[in-house]
Amino acid sequence: MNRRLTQRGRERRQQLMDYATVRFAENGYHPTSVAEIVQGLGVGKGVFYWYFASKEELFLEILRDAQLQLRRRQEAVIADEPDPVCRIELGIRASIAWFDENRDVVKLLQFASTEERFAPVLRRGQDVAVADTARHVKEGIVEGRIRDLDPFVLSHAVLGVTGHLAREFVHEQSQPVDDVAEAAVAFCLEGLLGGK
Amino acid sequence: MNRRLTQRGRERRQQLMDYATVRFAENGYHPTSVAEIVQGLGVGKGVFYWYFASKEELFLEILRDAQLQLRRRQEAVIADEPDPVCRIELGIRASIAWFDENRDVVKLLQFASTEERFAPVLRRGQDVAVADTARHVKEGIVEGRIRDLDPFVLSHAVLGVTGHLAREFVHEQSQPVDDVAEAAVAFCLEGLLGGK
DNA sequence: CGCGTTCTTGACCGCGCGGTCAAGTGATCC
DNA sequence: GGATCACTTGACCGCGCGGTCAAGAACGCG
Repeated sequence: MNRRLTQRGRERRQQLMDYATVRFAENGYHPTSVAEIVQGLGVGKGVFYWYFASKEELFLEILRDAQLQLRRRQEAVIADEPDPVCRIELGIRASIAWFDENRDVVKLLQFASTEERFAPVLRRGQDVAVADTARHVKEGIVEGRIRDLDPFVLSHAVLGVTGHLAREFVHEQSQPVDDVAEAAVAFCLEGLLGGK
Repeated sequence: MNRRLTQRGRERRQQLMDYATVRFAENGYHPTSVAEIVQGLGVGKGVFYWYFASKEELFLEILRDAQLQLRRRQEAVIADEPDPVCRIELGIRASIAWFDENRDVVKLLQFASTEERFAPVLRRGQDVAVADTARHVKEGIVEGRIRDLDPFVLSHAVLGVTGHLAREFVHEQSQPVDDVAEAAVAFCLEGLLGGK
């Protein structure tokens, strides 16, 4: 489905992706039909299949897009911070901010990880994110500032805390993003017992 | 669907739930048809609708069952441990062990949380689990052994770490349960920086 | 304007879904 | 034996799905 698109075309395509994201998040991927999507946009069914080869491909496109965005966001924030521990902290904050601004997409990512068909796409993205974090963790360990445990385990732990707290307190309970980010950072850095 | 069931009937019912769990986990809830389930068991379609009012109700039944099991498991392990921090630790270990033994169900719980229709059932279960952990956390705070942060936030953080590490290292990477549990406990108690 | 390309329409297709039900089978109890 | 109840069968139903396509509209460029 590599069509040459005009500006107008690119906008339609984006419109489809945006609207589908909302419906998928609200209703679930499978229960949302292609007919529903095009009707919601007030266009014919052919429009959908002009821009996407299938419903599945549209979904994959949404997933790829989302992961790219998140990654860019993190890189931008972290770029000129030399201290590894601060990098980790900034990464956590950036992630939670992005989760806040992209609730629908977060839901889709979560769903995708439960279907064999979509999981592989996610894995690549997650592996990259983990490898990134792990790099900073390693530096921190070398500097003797982070506990000498497996960097990948620690990275995943950070990821787990961040994702779960964002979903629970930002999405479900609508608490202030900054407070949640603060709590996530506090827990990741010093756990239940740590700190003075 | 409150039928009076004989022993034979109860076994069939369980058989349906078990097999459906496997198929749902492997294939996804929506993509798995009722026809597929009954064919896999070599029985007629009527059998399914004798025991369950609908595909959705079967799924809800599976979810309820799973949550009940997990809760029982945790309670059994924790019952006669007086120390709150040890209780938290035992809870983490019990959860990871259960996640290990019930991979399929874990997948279903994760999927369920992404569908508006199933999420409510999960929330109740999760709220109970969190409230439980929060009780121990509060005790720990009172004793001055746990940092004075919001107990619910801390509980959710523990939940997030536990779930994520179990999925990643036990389910995906098939690492030894005990090692993963050890890492989860280490991270939850002392975070990235903590330790001596 | 004319012509090629990009985009849009919506009726249509075949399929497989969730769910139904009349008919039948097999235990169990009196 | 026969009545009752628990269970099983599988053909069947209507529907709405993902996807197709012949036809045409709108755009853009010379």
